[in-house]
Amino acid sequence: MHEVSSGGGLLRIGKAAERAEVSPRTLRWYEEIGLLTPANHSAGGARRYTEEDMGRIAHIRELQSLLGFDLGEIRDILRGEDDLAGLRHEYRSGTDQGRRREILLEATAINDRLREMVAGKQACLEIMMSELTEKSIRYASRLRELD
Amino acid sequence: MHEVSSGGGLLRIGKAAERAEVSPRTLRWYEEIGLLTPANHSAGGARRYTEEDMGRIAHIRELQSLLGFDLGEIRDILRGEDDLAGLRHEYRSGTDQGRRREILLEATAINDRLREMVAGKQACLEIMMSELTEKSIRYASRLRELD
DNA sequence: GCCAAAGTTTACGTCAACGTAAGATTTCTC
DNA sequence: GAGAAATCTTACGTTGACGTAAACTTTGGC
Repeated sequence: MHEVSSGGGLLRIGKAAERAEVSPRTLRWYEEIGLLTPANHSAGGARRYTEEDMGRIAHIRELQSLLGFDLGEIRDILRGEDDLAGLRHEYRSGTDQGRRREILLEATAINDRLREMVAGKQACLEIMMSELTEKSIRYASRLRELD
Repeated sequence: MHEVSSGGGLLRIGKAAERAEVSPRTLRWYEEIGLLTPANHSAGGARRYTEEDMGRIAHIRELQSLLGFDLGEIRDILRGEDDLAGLRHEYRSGTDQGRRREILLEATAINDRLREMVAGKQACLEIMMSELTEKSIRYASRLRELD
């Protein structure tokens, strides 16, 4: 029961950490603070990570390094997405239209919040980039003047 | 001597911190680790921040929050830029053309490194954004289907 | 010249995000 | 089935970036 056997494609913590370029300790830490509970455990209690888990790790890393969220904020974001997954299930099992609309609207709201954050970062980076480019142009023209 | 008097437009640490939206402790910390030495001190030893200092603080904050550098990396980056400022002085005092070219090339190199980092972040953010947008479109079309 | 407000140094406290060490278990290989 | 390698839990250590408290000095307005 419960796919425990000889790890059908599942990764043990060592390989999972290696592939995600983090330490095993980091994965245990994510679990401890409720960020990532590996879907599977061996009979003896060893963690087994699915491909979905690996995607989640990548997602966490992205939110952390690209957007600068701390792990608490990331937990909240993922909770939102997890709730959505639950709702998605409810959605599929064909509830009434009103409920479906509700679910979709909430999903859209969560998505929009993230998009705004990304857009904000992008705007800042564009300003920064244009300043750097301006400098670069000045340097280049100075160099041309030297001939 | 040395513009110490009644603070000609210079900011004391409280106002400087307020304007930069950081704490006084943070400014002292920056000084302690060699990130920002205020250009001026009062006779009694109080820090006075110039407008240039304020710009530097903003720059530090940008590198920290936008690009995710830690203060050690930022110190190195600023050191590079400071060296450049020195070179700029040497540049202005009219050395030979070969030296000028050297200086400009180094400036360009430093600038390019930063631009690459910013471009890297931008690329990642664009991917992220397109994923989010894709999701958003799916949600929207689902919503339309409900009518 | 006085006094409250702001600043100074020195030093210990804190919080997140892990690192690291120890000792007991499990798993894999042969 | 035996031993090495990987994992487990538990728990204390570390690092960066400040926060905070204490005791003392400067500064600026009256």
